[in-house]
Amino acid sequence: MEVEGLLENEKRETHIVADTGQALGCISNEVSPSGMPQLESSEGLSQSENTEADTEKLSAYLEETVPSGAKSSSDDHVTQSGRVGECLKPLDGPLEGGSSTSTGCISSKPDFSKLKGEICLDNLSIKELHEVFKATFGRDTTVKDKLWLKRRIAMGLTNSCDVSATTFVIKDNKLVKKDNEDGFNNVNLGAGKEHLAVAVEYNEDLLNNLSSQIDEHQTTSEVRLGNNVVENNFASEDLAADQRAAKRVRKPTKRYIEELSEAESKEYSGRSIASTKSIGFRPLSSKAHARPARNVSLEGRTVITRLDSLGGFGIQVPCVYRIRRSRPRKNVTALLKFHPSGMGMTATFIKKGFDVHGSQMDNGSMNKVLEAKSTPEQAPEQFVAESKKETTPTDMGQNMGLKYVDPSGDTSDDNVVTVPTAKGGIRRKHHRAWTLSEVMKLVEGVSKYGAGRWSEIKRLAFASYSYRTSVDLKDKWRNLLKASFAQTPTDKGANSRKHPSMPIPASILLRVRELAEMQAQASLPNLSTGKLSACGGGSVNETRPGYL
DNA sequence: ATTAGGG
DNA sequence: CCCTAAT
Repeated sequence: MEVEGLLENEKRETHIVADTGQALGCISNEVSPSGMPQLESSEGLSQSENTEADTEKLSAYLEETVPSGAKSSSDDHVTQSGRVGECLKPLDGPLEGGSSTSTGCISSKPDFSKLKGEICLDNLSIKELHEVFKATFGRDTTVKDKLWLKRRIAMGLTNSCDVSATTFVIKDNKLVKKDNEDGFNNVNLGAGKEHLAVAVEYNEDLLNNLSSQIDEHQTTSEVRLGNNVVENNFASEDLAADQRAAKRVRKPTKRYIEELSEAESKEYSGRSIASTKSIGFRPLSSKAHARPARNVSLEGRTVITRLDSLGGFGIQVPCVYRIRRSRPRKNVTALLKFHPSGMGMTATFIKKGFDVHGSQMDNGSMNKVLEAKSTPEQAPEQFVAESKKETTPTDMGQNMGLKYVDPSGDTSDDNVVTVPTAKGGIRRKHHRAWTLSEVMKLVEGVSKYGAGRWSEIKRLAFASYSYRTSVDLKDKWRNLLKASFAQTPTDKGANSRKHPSMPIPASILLRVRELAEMQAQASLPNLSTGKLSACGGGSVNETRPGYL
């Protein structure tokens, strides 16, 4: 009963929500809590959802926001990215700092309780679900979606259980508060998270078929909130932390090590490639074992590239020392040139980069500095392009007609790894996750211009993305094809709970397969008659089967 | 410079 | 994603 009052309070008083945001360290509370009429993007969205779980209003709001967000000026992007930076920074701190406590909490018994919640709920009717809902959250719900109810209740329970160590216990599907005094903050946090996550999720359920547009938003919020929206949204922070750590310390691919050691061995002494290989292997595996204990505080990438750092085994793993065979690194001069003028304008981005990486930079790699400077180089161009382009009609109908703000547009430098080379060469290894919008653009481009005309596609459909070379497009397409064909036949087995990093956009995969088949069919006859049609010399389209 | 493929 | 061979 007390909980009831508490939740009610929490719902009405927005500043408490704001408090939650701070506690989470990620929810932006820059938007005015009350009005939020023309919010720029998902931040405001999250907030609104957090404040009121009024789904109807929400969906309407979404529909309005989407287009307005899409045509937002470059100015918008700037502020947005700035905010992201601020958002990321606090996230990192508390996460790692508090990991010890929360981890303990998690490991205690989340799985069990969640399981219990689901099992119980499965047998209930909608009506009963409603009751449970009311008992759980202290208010009625008009939602008739059974699945949603179950999810939400389950989440409520698990969330509460999340803080149960200090605040709640669960009895007979009801929440019972154990002690309030010192757990107050936790209560709010849990409740807030729950509302927010649920709101977002339900929203997603509702508008799911609005397709990628929404998905995009969903993903965005998800990222910003630290994965709150994921199915098992309890323990999300820790998961995120873990994943991040894992990502950070991910060792270079086996192949790279092999390759590199091979190269080096060739260079130094033409013999015993095999032995070098095996040597290169050993430390790696042992490192992998030793990792978990100590990795957290280290910046993996930087460390990995150093000779001495691999566990102090005395064995030198020749990670990177290798002469660059091609591409003399044209950028360097361009960088220097760009720096003075661009700095002022792009200071925000740089700042973000520095803030995030922060102290890690001090271990002296000049390369890192260079990189940080170099990054914004593409940023302004990007934005300008983005604001003025985007006239592509995309009458493909369905889901692709919508416009969107690409969240990755402002994610300028998240995953750049610099690999210093002995001879002063610097090699950057990018990894940018493909966003839904990018994938969609790619698909659309392929459908328009045909697979294979990557440069065309890049020029026309990917004008705004300065990264993503035509090769990238090709690769991505290849992967998409693989995915689209691999996924469909095995809907059961592959559906197993483990999709940590793959947000399968089913609709897109379908499109991909369609296109693939079309291309295949188009290209086969084309091959047989190819010479003829080529001789005919169609001036415009040539032999390409690119049309729909 | 672009593409296709392999890794 | 990177690298290369082939156009």
